[in-house]
Amino acid sequence: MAAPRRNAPRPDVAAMVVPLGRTLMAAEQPILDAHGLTMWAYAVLSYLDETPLRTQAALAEAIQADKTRIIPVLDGLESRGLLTRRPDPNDRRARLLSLTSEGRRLRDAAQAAIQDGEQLLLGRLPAADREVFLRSLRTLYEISQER
Amino acid sequence: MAAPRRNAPRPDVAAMVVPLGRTLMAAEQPILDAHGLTMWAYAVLSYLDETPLRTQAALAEAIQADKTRIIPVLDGLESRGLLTRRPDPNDRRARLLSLTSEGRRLRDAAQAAIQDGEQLLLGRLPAADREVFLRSLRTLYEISQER
DNA sequence: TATTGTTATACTCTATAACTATA
DNA sequence: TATAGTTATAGAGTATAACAATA
Repeated sequence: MAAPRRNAPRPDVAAMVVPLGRTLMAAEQPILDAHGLTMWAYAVLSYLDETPLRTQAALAEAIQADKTRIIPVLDGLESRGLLTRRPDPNDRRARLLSLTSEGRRLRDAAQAAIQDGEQLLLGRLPAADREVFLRSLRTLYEISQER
Repeated sequence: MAAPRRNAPRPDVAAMVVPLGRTLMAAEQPILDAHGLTMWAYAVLSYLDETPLRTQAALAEAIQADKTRIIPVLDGLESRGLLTRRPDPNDRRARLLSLTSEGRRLRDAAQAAIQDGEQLLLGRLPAADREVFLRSLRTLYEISQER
């Protein structure tokens, strides 16, 4: 991670990806604030869609959060009517999670604003490179999330 | 950040970059351990080269660390003979930092191992895409570090 | 006895503020 | 008085372990 050494032959990929990620997150922050969402709340809304998810543990794993960490997040989102949390009738230990239509609307609005912001950065790349970059990034991201 | 929603049109760039960065850092960890380096220590070694840097504050800013945070890191590296820290004769408040040859050797060894590891991931991309990806990443990284 | 969700607690990491030494 | 470096402390964020409910 961190800045590559001056005159280095090539910086480590991690040393470019991690700071870039930090910058992107910092740019997201005011947008999330404007929508009344924390980063973790946005991560939850971004992962859920109208299909109910069977357990909170599965959600936590999917967004790479500790299961205990998302509980206050879910509490907040539920109390604002952005998602519902109800016991699974077939296994009352588990909680079925689903977004409300209002939750979906908020997520879509936040995501649109965030992607608009990202476009400012991506727009600095030539169109052809941008395509390849996004496709490659998606590939590497998916590989990195395997397991 | 975090995992993109299932069936999302396109995931946010941040939602791919941040988890990818996390995975890369996790992959680096055992390599750093094997070289007796923490992440911050590696960041310091990676940034410094034989040219002395005029202040610790400049180093901290360059690697995006708080100036107070790197002090124990510098203490450790100095006591191991990997860098030297001497008062600037022209302004004895400042400390001139420079890598020792041993520090440079350790940094080079760690960097080679890390880049070998990264190559495993990058190798999954077609060669042409890989070139464009690395070039674009570097561009975006540099833009993101401006200011 | 194992699993889901929850709560309480401890730990790590990071930043803030106060101090020293130089200028 | 301002700046570089340092130290001590407080705060945020995170994980660990113990608990209640259900299977």
